[in-house]
Amino acid sequence: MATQKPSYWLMKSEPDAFSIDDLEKRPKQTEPWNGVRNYQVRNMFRDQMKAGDLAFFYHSSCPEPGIYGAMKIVSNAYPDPTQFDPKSDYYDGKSTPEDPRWLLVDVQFLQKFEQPVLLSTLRENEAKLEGLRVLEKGTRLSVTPVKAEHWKLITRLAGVKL
DNA sequence: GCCAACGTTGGC
DNA sequence: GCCAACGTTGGC
Repeated sequence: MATQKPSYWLMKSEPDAFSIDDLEKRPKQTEPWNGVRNYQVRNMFRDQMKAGDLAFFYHSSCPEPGIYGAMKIVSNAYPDPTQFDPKSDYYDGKSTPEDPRWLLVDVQFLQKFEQPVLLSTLRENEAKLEGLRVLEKGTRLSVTPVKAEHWKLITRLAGVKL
């Protein structure tokens, strides 16, 4: 069986709603990344993301947006249960268990960076980070792919090795 | 709070 | 299938 190389990702969350500190405190430090209601991200979950991949945890809509840590994808994509829960903010009455519209993956805390890599720092390095989706104008996707060389550079900026 | 950018919805 | 209107994202 061939060992598959991990892919790398960047996943955004508003820290007021769910932060890397929240993830660290979860049982088994694991959490279903629910609430994604965007077809492009749904398709990435379904077609590209695999258990064993690694992801940056990005805090958005906060005083200092940036990458605050790293996590591991610990499941393949499966239906997001919140879409079937009428009490959930993420309820989608047009989705059925027989034909679920929205997927999620489980993520596990790896580490919080002592030195977060802020958006401003990413911008300072944009020559080397050309093509990093989160730097591109108008990219609002909550999940974006990260190239291996960009992953490496960003972890170096954070002072860690992953 | 503003607003640019983008996604989704729905009338036609 | 077009496209205007509307909603959301997210930096500032």
